[in-house]
Amino acid sequence: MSTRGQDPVAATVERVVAHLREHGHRITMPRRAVVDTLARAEGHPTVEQIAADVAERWPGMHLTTVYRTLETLAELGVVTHVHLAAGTAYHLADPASAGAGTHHVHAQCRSCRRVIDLPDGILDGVRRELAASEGFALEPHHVALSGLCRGCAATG
Amino acid sequence: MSTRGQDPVAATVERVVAHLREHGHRITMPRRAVVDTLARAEGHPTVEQIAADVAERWPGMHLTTVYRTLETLAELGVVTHVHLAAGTAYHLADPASAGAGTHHVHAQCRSCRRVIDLPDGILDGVRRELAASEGFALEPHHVALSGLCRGCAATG
DNA sequence: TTGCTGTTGCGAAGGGGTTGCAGGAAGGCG
DNA sequence: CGCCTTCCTGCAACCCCTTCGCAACAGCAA
Repeated sequence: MSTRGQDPVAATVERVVAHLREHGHRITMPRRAVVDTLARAEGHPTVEQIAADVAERWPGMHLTTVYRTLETLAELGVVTHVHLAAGTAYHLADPASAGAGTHHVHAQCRSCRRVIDLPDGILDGVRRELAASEGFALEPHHVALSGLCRGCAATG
Repeated sequence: MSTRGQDPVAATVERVVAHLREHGHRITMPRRAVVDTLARAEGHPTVEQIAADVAERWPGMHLTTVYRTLETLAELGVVTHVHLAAGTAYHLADPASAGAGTHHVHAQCRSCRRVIDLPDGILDGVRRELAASEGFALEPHHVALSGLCRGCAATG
């Protein structure tokens, strides 16, 4: 609660807002709301979860608006998405990489649906192998790997 | 066209039919139709493609039936599916593995949507690594990897 | 051949996401 | 400061894919 570094969420929102403005987009409350929610979010919320979260603080905001806002933010590279076995999850792009595309790799538990982040280089070996043998340019961050997390593997 | 090895498609259909019968399921024309289509299919058709293909030879077959048939075949382990970035693809399980679960790994080109098969062990290293570091039990065959195939990587 | 029971076809409903349109607000400009 | 243009939002209808309920049909065993 000191002066510097105060409220990282607000700082993130301002950063994104500035980015929007620079690219000729208008700053509206719904957009702030979505960015704010993403900045606060832990993990990788789906559109549905984002909308629910937004609705708690800014009631009346329409689901359509969430979709369109995410689309706009994605075009700017501010937001990244991952395809899960069911649905798509969104999260703010790594601030440091600001458009450089330093995403991380994701894995999703098919039982509890939780998403975990993996070190970025974990698929490097496979990527090289695929490039050499198949000429396939793997994009490791676009789709989540599937499996069972520690907890679910133990229980189930 | 000799006596032995004649029409591998028919042979596959008969094998699956026998499997169905063994498990107390009835042999119907729609089921033969779906299996036949899958046996003929190159690649990894979606429900839509399967239905279209079936409709050409057995007009009047309802889409619902395709879904239900695939579901039945999947329960028997005769059919496997992969989640793609958009949609789900079905294919006959590896005959040799007949229920043993020896699936292969898939990768999908995000540009041309083609699916390519990869050697089963290509993710073994990653699987071991994830198991050790995260306790995550990777299931390599359940979701397709994403990237660009040789052709699209060159063109685009 | 007869009868039981699993399957099919159909219509309708459900869920998720997208699109078109008219009103409303952001922000540039006078 | 206030107007005006343009973009954005809210709403509702729509579309696509999948599943469900029900009545009729057809395997297959006896």
